[in-house]
Amino acid sequence: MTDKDARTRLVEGMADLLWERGYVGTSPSAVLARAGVGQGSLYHHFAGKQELAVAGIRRNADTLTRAARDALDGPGTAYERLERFLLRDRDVLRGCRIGRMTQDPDVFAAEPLRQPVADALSWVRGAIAAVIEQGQARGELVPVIAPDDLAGTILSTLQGGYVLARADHDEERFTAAVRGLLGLLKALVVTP
Amino acid sequence: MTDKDARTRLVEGMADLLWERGYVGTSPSAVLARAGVGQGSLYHHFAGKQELAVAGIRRNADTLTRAARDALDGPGTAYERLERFLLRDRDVLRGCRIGRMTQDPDVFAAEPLRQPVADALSWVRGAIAAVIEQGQARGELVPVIAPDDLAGTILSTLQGGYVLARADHDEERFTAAVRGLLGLLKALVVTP
DNA sequence: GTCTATAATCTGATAGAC
DNA sequence: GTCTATCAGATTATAGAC
Repeated sequence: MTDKDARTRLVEGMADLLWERGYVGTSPSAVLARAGVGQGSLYHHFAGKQELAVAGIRRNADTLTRAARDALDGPGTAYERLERFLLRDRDVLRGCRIGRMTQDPDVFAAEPLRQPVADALSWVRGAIAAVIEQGQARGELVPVIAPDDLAGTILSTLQGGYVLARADHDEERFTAAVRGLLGLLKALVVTP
Repeated sequence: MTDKDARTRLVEGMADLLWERGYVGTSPSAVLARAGVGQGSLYHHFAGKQELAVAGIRRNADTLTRAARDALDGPGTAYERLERFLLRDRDVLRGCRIGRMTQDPDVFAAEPLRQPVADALSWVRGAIAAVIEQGQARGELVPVIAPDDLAGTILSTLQGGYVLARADHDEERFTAAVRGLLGLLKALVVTP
C-alpha cells in the first residue's frame, strides 16, 4: 500500500474507515495515520474531509456494484441467479460499506455524500429487478409481484440482515433472514 | 419538558440525539443544550457519556418494543397481524431508533451499549415468530418456512427498508419493499 | 442536585519549509 | 507534492461554588 501515491492511499484509507466507522466517526487524522501521509497531502489533493469522503464513498460504491454484477450476471434461471447473489461470500459482521452510510447524519444531510450512496443502491436494485423481470418474461417466475417492489424487498432483506447480525454479533442472523427469503422466493418459481 | 428533573431531561435528550445522530455523532454538550441543564448534572447522575447513552438506548428500546407489541397483538389472522405490523405508521426517513445503533462502531464494540440493542431486536423478532408459529399451528399459513427464519426476513426487510428510503430521501423505497414482502407472504396463506 | 469555571485532548484546517 | 508546525474551536471530563 505504501508503494502507491499519497492521493490513492488517502482514498483507500478513507474508504476503509468509512466502512468501519462511518463519516462522523472518522477524523482526518485517523485517515492520515492509516494512509501514512502528512496533513499537507490531504489538503493539497482535496478541499477537506468531505471531498475526500466523496472519493472514498465512490470507491466503496464501485466495489459493491462490481460484486453485485458478478453474482447476478452469468448463467442460470432467475431463481438461481438471485440465490447466487443472496448467498455470495460476505463479510457480514462488517456490514454493507454503502448501506451503512445512510445512517450517518452528515451523509443523510449533505448531497455530495448522499448521491453516490443513492446511486449505488439504485443500481443494485435495478440489476435485481432486471433479473426478476427476465424471469417473469421467460415464464420461470409467477408475475404476481412488481419486479421493482420485489427487488426492493430482496435488497432490504440483505441490508436489514446486516443490522440483525451486527446487533447479535452473529452472522447466523443474516443467514436466517436470507434462508427465509429464499423460502418465500421458491413459492414464485413456476413448476412445470 | 423543562418541568421534569434534570436526569429525565438528560435521558430524553440523549435518546433523541442517539436516534438522530447515533453515538459517535452525539456530544455530551449537545445533550446538555437540548436538555437545558448544566455540565454538573450529567456527571452527577451518570459516570459519563456511555452510561447516559445506555439509559437513552433503553428508553428508545422501550418505545420500539411497545409499538411492535401494540401492532402484533390483538385480533385477526396471522397474516392480518403481520400486515398491521408492517403497515403501521412510521417515521420512515428518521430510520429505526434501535436498528440504526448497530452501525455505530462504538455501540458495536462496547457490550453495555450493544446489549440493549440486541435484546430489543431479539424481542421483536421473537414476537413476529410467535405470530407465524400460531398461524402455522392454526392452519392459516403453509408451514414451509421455519418461523424464526421468516421472522428474521420480515424484520430485516423493515430494517433494510429504512436504509433504502434514507438513501433516496424517499419513503416510497420503504413502502415498495414492504409491498413486495406482503406479496410474498400472501403466497403462504392457506386458501380454503 | 444543579450550576459555572477550567483543563487536557482531539478535530478540521492553514502556513510555510523542503 | 509532501512534509511538519501551528491554530481556533469542540469534546469529554473534573473541580468546586451555591
